[in-house]
Amino acid sequence: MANSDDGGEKKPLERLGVREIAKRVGVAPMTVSRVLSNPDMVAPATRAKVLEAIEAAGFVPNRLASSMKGTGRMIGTVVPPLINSGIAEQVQGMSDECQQGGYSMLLVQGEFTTEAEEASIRTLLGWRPAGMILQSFVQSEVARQLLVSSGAPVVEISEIKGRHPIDMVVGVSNFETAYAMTMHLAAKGYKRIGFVSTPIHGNDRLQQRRTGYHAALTELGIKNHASMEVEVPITAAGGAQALVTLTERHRDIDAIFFSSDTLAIGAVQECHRRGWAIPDRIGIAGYGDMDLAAQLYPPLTTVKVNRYEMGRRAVRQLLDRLGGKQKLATITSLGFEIVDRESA
Amino acid sequence: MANSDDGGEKKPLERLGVREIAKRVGVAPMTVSRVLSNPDMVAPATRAKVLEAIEAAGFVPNRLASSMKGTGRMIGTVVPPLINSGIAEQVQGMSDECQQGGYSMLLVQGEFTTEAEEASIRTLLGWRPAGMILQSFVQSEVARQLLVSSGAPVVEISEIKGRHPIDMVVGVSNFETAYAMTMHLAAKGYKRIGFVSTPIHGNDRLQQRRTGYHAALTELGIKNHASMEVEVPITAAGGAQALVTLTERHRDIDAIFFSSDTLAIGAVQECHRRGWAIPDRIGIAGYGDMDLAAQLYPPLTTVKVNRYEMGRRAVRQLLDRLGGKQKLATITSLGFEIVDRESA
DNA sequence: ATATCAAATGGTTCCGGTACCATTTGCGTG
DNA sequence: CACGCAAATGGTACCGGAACCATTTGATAT
Repeated sequence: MANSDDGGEKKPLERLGVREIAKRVGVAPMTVSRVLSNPDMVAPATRAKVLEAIEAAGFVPNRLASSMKGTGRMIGTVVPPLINSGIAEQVQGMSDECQQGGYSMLLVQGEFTTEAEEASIRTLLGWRPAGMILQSFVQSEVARQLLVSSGAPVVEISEIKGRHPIDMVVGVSNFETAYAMTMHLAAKGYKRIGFVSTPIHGNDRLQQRRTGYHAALTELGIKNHASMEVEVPITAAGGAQALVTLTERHRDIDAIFFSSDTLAIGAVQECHRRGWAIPDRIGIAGYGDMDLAAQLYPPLTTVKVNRYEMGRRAVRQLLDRLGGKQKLATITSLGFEIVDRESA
Repeated sequence: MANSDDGGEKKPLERLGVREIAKRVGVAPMTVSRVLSNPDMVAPATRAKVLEAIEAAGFVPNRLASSMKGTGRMIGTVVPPLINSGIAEQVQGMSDECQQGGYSMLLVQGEFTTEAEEASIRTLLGWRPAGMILQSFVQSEVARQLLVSSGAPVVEISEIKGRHPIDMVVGVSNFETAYAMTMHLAAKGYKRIGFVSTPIHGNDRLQQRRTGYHAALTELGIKNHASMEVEVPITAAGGAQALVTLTERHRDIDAIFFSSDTLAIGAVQECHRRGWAIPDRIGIAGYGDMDLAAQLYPPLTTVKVNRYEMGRRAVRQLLDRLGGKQKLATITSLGFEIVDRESA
């Protein structure tokens, strides 16, 4: 019985395909393929035999081949560094939803330069993904062209009010969130509200947030002063620095709205170092509702955007389109929440 | 000139291949392929013409086809949820190194059950990656078999002392880190040191950390007491709870070693709520050196493991093997650092 | 019993880059 | 001038799942 092809022989994965399985069961390759993707088209008895052979052989269908025929189940995504903010949560949401939908996720890191952006898109397109999700996307014209001509559906996760989206968009209105927080602070009695953000230039989100802050002040009958605003690097140390700068400029500032929790947390630590009471000496508000915002002392008042949900929704949007459920280039605005804690 | 094939015509990406480019330039498909992967084998003049045509047509080579011929440049990875701890950093490191090496990264979320683990591995293998990186891997026998028979190199990121690795391993010795921190606390004068971790069962890392803590106590001539240890969920609230539990059990506890910064931070917040001075009333040490550990008040003494570097090294290991530079099943141990701040 | 039709299954070809081997070109040397 | 040799290039088959169409089977209707 040496070397007999007994139907259960283990071959290395490389030599195993639908043809081999088919031969062992005594059916056509096509039948095996159907068991994999349209099981209902195969008679239960046949299906059982095929599945058994697949199991016995340890056969793992080659998804590359499927993809080449346009039935691939991969979605590609370009995201900013995972280290900051809620990007990790968002990726988690995307990943979970992908997995639930039976898709795999190819992750490419995006940079903020035009060339890097183009390179990322090219890398993605090289794998002919069924769909793509782009985050913090600058939209160079070449990249744009490339994406459109690929014919694959695209979801951009970004500021809702961004210019001419490529296809679908999922995001929040940063204008509204910042407007709402500013009004919230005013409602709590603060009169002199500063604004701190990371560098705004070229960043839709931050522009919208500042605009929302301005709009709220104007509506409150408060004049905007550039000296009430600072830009610092996105670190806790930056937040601490901003607190110092603003309070030295204006001793009567009674609240500061930070465009990121990381900054706000840095500022809170700085207050501790100085022995300033929060919120009595100064009110602190953040943006993002990081895990730690709630555990901080005092707990941080902040804007909560559910990044995890944003990731999920982006993928859902894509899968709905791929499943034919949704034909239109939708724009989905997710809600947000002002989390009122004790820091302001 | 209507419908003329002028050599610069834009077709949808789906219809463009090496054959089409070859036709436009007037060379064989093989020559185009060579320009893409072995440019040196093609005469400079020919190469230039081909590149020009590629540029003009917006041709993006199909990597799926390359992969099918075994020359693919994709690495697959299974990682735990990105939301906790330093996983995000690690993924960042892997991603950066992949991109630098010209590889793409397929990201699959792993769960801790045997079935989910197997499913993740199957998903990965379906894409026939050139190599794989596995994190927090339980190693069910089936999954193991699957991986070995795939023939692709595998790097596990895990506790160094884990049982029978599949292939290569990158990680730190959790025993040594915990041992070192415990000795460090003792050297600072603490006599009664508690230990708090997330659930240990089935987790190599945490087991090793506890064992390291025990070894240090024994060496110090201190008897281990189970009542000096608690397990809590991996949240800041869990850390706060653990602090309460331990100090109620033993009023004379003077330091607690938390197996995660998240826990330690929760405990620090709890101390603030109770008005306990750190480190006078109690010393707090963490593990991980999260971004916030340094900004906390007081700054957190902790164990720093460079997760970003771990991710990079894992990929490097893989690419070295793929490039034929390294044939052996290496085990790489990364160093660590006791970051001595003010909380203990 | 025979026509009708749906369900089940088979045969073939294609997707696109590349390994393998064959062929051509160009140049230096005896 | 013929030969040898290397560089450059071409032709073809292949990886493996799936679309497409053809064919067979079995059950129901008339």
